Amino acid sequence: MATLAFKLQESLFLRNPDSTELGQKIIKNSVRLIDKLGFEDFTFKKLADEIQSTEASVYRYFENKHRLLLYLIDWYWTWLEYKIDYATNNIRDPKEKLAICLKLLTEEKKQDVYSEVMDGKALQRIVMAEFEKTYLTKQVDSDNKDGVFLPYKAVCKRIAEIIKEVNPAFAFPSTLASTLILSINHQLYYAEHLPSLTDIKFNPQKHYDKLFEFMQVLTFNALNTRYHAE
Amino acid sequence: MATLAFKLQESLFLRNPDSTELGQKIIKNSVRLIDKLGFEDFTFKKLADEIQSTEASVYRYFENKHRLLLYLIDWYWTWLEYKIDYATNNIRDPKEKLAICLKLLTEEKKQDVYSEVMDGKALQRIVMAEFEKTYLTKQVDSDNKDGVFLPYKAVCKRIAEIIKEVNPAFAFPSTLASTLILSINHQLYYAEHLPSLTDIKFNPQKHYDKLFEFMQVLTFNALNTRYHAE
DNA sequence: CGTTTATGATAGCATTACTATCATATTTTA
DNA sequence: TAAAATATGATAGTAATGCTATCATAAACG
Repeated sequence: MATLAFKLQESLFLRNPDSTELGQKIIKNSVRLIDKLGFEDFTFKKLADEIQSTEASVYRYFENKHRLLLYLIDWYWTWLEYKIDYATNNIRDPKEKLAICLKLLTEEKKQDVYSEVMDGKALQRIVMAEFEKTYLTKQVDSDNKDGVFLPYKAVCKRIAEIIKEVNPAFAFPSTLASTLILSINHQLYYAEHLPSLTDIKFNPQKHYDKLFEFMQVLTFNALNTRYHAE
Repeated sequence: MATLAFKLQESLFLRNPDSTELGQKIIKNSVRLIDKLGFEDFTFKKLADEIQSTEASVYRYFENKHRLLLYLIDWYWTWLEYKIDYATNNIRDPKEKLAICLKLLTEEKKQDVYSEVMDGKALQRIVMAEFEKTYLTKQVDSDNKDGVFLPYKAVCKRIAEIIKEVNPAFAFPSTLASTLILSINHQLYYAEHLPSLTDIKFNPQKHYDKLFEFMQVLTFNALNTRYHAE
């Protein structure tokens, strides 16, 4: 078993979906269904029907659909942190590290080797459209105590640390990091659905690069420096 | 009647809440209740009980709770645009205009003269916690056709235009404007609930100013310029 | 080989998100 | 001022949602 590749917080689930076939079907198909229906219209009933199982069986894995969404979102940020670690591992120049982070954050995600179960592109769309719904709730404080936001915080922290390396005098490394990630998650959604809110034109061939360009300008200007790859 | 002060899109409601006593009670108490319960747990039944009316009566004003939330959010952005217009009206220096916008966006909202019905502080909290839920849905395109996002777009456009005045060569005025607003709406929520995501400490005496400071740094650096009020 | 464990099948229940109908009170207007 | 239009309340009903509980059975495990 264990084809989901990352070990996530125990508090996210009742039974580890990574450990069984049904669990993996739940994950794989919840990604498909949430991407298709949106989180509001997604239900355990619909998911159960889709995988020829029952509502009761799904409830044995996740307390509710909110926790299931958190599982997917946490998977995404854990994956991203892994990619950042891997790609910046032996880079010394902090500016280059920061540029690599921005690249990884803004680029189109692919079906990765890390998991046969997870559809990277669909997961990226889910993060764009649903991530903020995980913490903009009245249970945010109790969820936070359960540690369900740790993977996202880890990515922010990692980027904030690189920002500090680039400019130790900068007073807002974490604020800048979370602002960048937030904006990255929204701009392409705007490009597609609310185009007047952004200068980035919807164009899957080019918009990832445009987004990267904006983030570089914003970041390196905020830090009173430049970065140009050779 | 007409104590809600702003005329909003007809498409938002079935019956104009501004035109009747019950309508105004609906608005006033939905602000209170959504602020208290969060949008997910808010229902027309609970609202109706609160104002000693019936579910059916509330449904005569709004198609569903999503449209009611849009009404509140649109009210907020219309209010903000009005304040921006008023405050930048006879300012010539575009940098100063931009700084004024950032101030208005980041400052604590007060109970305004513009309406006896609307609680400005509660509304600001609702915008922080619920605004993104209005457009991160599968109906975003049809909602957008109904014009329900126009007030928000107007604020973005207005700020983007001032950005263009400050630096006509800047390639991302709208992207910057929407990024700023997005971040402004989130940072104080982070300060309160997910403090590791920001350098701004939760402190209602100071955090509005800290937020303003960050936004100024980010904005004027992005535009390769500075601004210092005299 | 017996026992734990996972799943399925089914039932049930309170709440949500509406829609519909009818009575009555109030306002408008002819 | 009477008739008509409109607003609200009262009540009922319905499909879907978000669960919880129970029991049977099949598979895995020791």
